[in-house]
Amino acid sequence: MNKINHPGSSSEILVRRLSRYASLNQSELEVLRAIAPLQESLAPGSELLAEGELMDNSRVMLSGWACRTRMLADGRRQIFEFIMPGDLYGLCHRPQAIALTNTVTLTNAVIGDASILSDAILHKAAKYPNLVDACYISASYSEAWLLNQLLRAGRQSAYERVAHLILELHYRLSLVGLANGKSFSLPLTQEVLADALGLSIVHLNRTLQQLRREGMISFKSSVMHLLKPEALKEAGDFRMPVVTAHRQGNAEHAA
Amino acid sequence: MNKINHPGSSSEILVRRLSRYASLNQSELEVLRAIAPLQESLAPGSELLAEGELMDNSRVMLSGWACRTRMLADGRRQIFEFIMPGDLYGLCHRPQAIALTNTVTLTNAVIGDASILSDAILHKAAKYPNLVDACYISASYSEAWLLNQLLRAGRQSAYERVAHLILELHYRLSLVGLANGKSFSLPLTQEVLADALGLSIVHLNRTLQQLRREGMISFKSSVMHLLKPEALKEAGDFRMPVVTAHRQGNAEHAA
DNA sequence: CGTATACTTGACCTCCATCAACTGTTGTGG
DNA sequence: CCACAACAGTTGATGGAGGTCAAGTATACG
Repeated sequence: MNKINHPGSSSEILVRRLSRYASLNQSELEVLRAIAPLQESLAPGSELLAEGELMDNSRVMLSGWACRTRMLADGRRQIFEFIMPGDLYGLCHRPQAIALTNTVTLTNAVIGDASILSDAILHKAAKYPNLVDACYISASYSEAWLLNQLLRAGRQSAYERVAHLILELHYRLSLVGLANGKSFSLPLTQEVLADALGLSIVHLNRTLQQLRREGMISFKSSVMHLLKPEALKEAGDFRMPVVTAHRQGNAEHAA
Repeated sequence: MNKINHPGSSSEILVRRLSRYASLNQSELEVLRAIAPLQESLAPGSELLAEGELMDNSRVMLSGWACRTRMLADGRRQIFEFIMPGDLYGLCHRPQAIALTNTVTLTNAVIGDASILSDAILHKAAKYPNLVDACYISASYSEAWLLNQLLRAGRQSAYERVAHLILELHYRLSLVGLANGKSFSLPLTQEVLADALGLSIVHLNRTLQQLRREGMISFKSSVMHLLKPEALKEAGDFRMPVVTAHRQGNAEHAA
């Protein structure tokens, strides 16, 4: 069923992503293309990084989804951030940094070893200026998604949150070319979506039903379709983040 | 009333803070001590940085409080992060970065121009290694506070949120020596606290009442007192963040 | 003093959580 | 190829946490 794993497990996705942020030269592209998958494929629920663990090597998500998460003592879980194909994680600009959250796969996932990349930007920054730029811009986007999460959880209703998140995911996927126009593959369970949005599973389900009933979305067998993108944008008060003054990544955001 | 402004408007607070994170040498201390207040004092509600604005110079909060915030179209406001004395803001490790949130003062505030510092760590990193370290650790803490905000808003009850936030603020202030044992100055209105916690003013008020009734805290004329820190910690499920493998800043956290 | 702002309290109601049962849907092994 | 777990999604009933509206009381400030 999961077609994601098929053509997508190469580092091309990273190339596509970082090229959005800065125009990379030949030697920079070579660095990215040297990134290889670490192993066949990880099962859902695999721990990529544990809270409290030293972050001593950086990785790329080549295919599949993961998330950064933390649990309360009684088992309630908050998902902080989704990690999707093309996303970097575990890359910190300082030695001895410790992971503040757990990072766990949500689907089958192929991980790439990005230590070549982190090496390049941390120790050979002068040689790879655009790569450095692109990685920083990537980090800025991460912060933007985190802020969006907080805005949703803190100040939006369930209905608004869901609309807002759907648009954000669509936008992020379109940045790496993983959105087909107004639809995209969203291989997450409702439980996961609920934990990201700070809602109960039941109420998330009802909210999705409502959006379907109103003809805003269709969401079946892991494919999300935006039927009324403009109305969704209105309902969720979604705005695309602007993180840098130069070369904004313009996603294919048709009306 | 606000004693904060009196002895505290020098860059000593930054020295105290960054020294927690790394042991600074003489020339590094000199950099910090060269930081001077920008102007007399800003009034509450002054905009320090606007969303969408280029972040071209870094600043330090020398005295007073500010916050990073964003508003929804209909006026609902979410406060993402508090900026308290000794905190850096507007410092980004890349040129052309754009602010993702508004930054606004919440009290009278004295700001220091930290461009000497950002210059040192961005362009003369080799000469100021511990300063670089300390600033990165500082940034890691910022992320930790942001994650805490999200955990609270997403998965905790009002009662838990308030307890958790109070402990976090106490911890942060004790890191810069602004906590007197179990009490600290908290010059924020309930509206501000509510906007940070994703609660209504009325409900925040009732929750504070409850904590008072139970003898957990006292909070009067901007002074917060932790009467039962252990019980609060239990109620809010608060844990101190661990962001680096070396030289953790150990706050004076007596039982 | 008087006015604006912050805080407090009561009444009411709604949004969302919880509990529980039921219905697909996947995937596995007989 | 079917049986049956195991899991994901759906639906109903119910209650409670927290929002909203409104009015009141402190507190600060000019």
